[in-house]
Amino acid sequence: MASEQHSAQRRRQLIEATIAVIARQGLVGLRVADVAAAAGLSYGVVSFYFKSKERLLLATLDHLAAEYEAAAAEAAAAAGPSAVDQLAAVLELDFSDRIAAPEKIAAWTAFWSESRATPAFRKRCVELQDGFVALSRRLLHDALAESGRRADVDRLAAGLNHLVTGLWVELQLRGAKADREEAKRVCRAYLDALFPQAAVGGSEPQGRAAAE
Amino acid sequence: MASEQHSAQRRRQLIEATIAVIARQGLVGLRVADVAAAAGLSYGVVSFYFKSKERLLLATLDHLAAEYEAAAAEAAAAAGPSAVDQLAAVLELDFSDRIAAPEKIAAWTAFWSESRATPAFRKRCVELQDGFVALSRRLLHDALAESGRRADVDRLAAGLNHLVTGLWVELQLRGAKADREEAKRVCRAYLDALFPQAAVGGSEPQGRAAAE
Amino acid sequence: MASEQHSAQRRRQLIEATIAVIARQGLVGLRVADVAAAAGLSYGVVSFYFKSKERLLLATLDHLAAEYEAAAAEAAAAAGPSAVDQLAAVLELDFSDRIAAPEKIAAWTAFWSESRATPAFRKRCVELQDGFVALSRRLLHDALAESGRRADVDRLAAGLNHLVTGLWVELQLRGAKADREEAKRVCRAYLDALFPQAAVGGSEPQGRAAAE
Amino acid sequence: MASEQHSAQRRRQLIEATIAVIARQGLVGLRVADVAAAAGLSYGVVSFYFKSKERLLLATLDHLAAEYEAAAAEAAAAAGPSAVDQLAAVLELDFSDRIAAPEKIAAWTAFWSESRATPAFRKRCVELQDGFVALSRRLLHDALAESGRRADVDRLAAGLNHLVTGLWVELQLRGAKADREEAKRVCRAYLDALFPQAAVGGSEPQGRAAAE
DNA sequence: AATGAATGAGAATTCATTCAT
DNA sequence: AATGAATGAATTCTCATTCAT
Repeated sequence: MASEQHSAQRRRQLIEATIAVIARQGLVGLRVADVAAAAGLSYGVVSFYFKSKERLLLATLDHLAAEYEAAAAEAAAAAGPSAVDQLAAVLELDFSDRIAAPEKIAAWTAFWSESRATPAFRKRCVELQDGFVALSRRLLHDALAESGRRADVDRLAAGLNHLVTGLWVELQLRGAKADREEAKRVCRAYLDALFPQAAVGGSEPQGRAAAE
Repeated sequence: MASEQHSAQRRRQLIEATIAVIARQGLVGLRVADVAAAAGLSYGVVSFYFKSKERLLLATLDHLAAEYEAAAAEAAAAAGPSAVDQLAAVLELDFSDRIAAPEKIAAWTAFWSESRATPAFRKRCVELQDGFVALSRRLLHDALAESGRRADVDRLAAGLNHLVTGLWVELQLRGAKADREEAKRVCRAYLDALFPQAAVGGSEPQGRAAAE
Repeated sequence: MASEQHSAQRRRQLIEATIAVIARQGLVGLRVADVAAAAGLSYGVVSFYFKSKERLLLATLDHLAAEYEAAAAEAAAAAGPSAVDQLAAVLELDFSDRIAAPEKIAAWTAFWSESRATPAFRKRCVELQDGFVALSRRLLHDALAESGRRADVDRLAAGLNHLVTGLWVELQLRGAKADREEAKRVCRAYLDALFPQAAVGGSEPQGRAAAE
Repeated sequence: MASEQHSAQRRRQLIEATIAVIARQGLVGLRVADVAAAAGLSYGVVSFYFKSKERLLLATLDHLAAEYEAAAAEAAAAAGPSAVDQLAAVLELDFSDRIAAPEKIAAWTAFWSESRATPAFRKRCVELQDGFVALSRRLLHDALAESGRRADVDRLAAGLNHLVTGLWVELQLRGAKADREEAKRVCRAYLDALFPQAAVGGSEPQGRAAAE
């Protein structure tokens, strides 16, 4: 039915507005009225589609997580059979316009910070993390096998994940000043240290490159 | 004067209560009344000492940042002349009981997430970051010189910082106390990849060690 | 649109309640909750329509001033061409049920007394005063011309205005409703002294008539 | 005992500070802490000497009223036997630096406006009014007798009193811009209209004199 | 489905009063 | 006598939720 599409469209509109408002006002400063205004919708729609503020936030987190999961699976699949290439593709995604837009990063950090107080937030965040860690562990394991090296795969995979997380926090803190290209280079420097012979991510000239 | 000490003591009491309440309820759920109750003080003291909730939070952030700065300088100084040792000492600190207590990490992630909405938060967070990056850049530079290696120091230093940040987010999400040891190992794996010949942080047996 | 009318109606309801509460509790004792209760409305409507207590008070003052200005213009126009008659009509208005109701006088004295502390109050009070002085100056000038007398018009006009103001303070202090007739007589005695031959306001028997 | 003098001195200090704070912040905005600060005294003294805010205000009103009564009696006595002279002396007093200082006028208007809500205020204000009306009625009666005229003494006396009151409100509204000398002239114009042959208050050139 | 006015519980803030020193 | 920290009731303001249209 058309109304189902319409409903999904309204929900997405409100979720995007929620992300935008979190970015602008913080989760502390988020008010339902602002979300409605940012979505260009009337006050009552929010409770109509989401029943309560809490559920709106949960739906927002779930939307972000599902989006990431789908995009990562797709990026890996599209990168071909090489584990190194797939690793590079996921990193590319992690700092892409679509996934690492400033508003989305702001929303992520907000959900992380409220995770202790809101078990439902924590659950979804941990779930995503777990999937991501499993993916990068597998890719890293295969990539090391490809390059014939032995290493502490689990910790290097964890390290890679947390490096990305830390870079997102950095992007959150620096705002427009920090750039996502530099973030990718930091990740590549990490991987280059592991795979000295094989340039990961390719497009970057090797050796010293001016920082910042 | 004794009353000045007393005042400082009260302020510290309230700041510690603020951190505890953020950890328990999140910054979104923090109410001044809870802070007062957690500190075992009456409602009015909060506005008496901090005038407003906003200033209480700012003072809390500043307290955390100043504490970190002092502790890092002290840890580096106490570690002797070797840059590698100093690097190890700072990492030890980064995941110590004192600095990386779950409550404090909860507070840090909260401040990061509100940084876009509250410029004063951002300012202090960036300030701290800058100092930390400068320190680890210097140490990493010296450490690489000691070990006779060349590398992209700036990015590796940035990587180390962001890795720590990411691990803090991980600690926030997972919560368990035991994780801090594993977090140190992840950092050491990162450094080991850079300084293969010199075991950094020493106490850990090299090679495979099952994670989790 | 009907809702605009409805909104205007709600605002008027709240303004009238404000005046009633000032009369009963003083401006010092005025609480927003009392205003809402007096209007038979819920607490939230007040901030809904006026945003803050301060603006509610400002709107109240403005309502009173605008009401006076309109009534005075109307009264003068209705009194015919004679300046003496117009003067009498305005004085009649100044002590009429509509304009000089005890609640309104209470509100006026409250606004006067807060004028130093609240520039917006002062501004509107002075504005009204200026208009009233200009009107009575003109009427008095014409009236004296009609009766062929010369006098210090400006000061007599100022005196007439301030006499009215002082009588309002008297009404505020004494409170009884009946006093308003006596107040008119005091004004007429003032005018009679200026226009001995032409009884101003007419209805009162001339000569000694002990009040009280 | 010296301490009694000291106590009276402290009370006076606080009362004067109260008047100053009313003038600056209005009665609505008066806080005990500000009074203490304005008096250069500590917070606790206020409750020490006056027990409560309410009593402080009452004492302030009583102080002003007593001061006026004493000054009026003294001024009349000093003016010699002529009723017209005494009338002039009292008017002079009514706009003198000592009695009609802007701060004191601000306090008076505040007390008038709160009179309906605070019976103790009303009582003292009415008491003072009554005394003043009685005095001016007597003086006006005698003055008319001296000048051989007949008139509606009670209403003219009431008018004179209310004229003064209205002029005080005017001084309150205009602040520094309105001047007390002009106020005296307005009163004299009023009296001149009553006693055309005898210049009252003397020092002013008769006839047209530019206002403002 | 959509609107947005109305409600009122909740939280921050203010400030008179108290009281230990 | 004097101080000023501490208290907590009272008040304003905010805003999620409800509901009549």
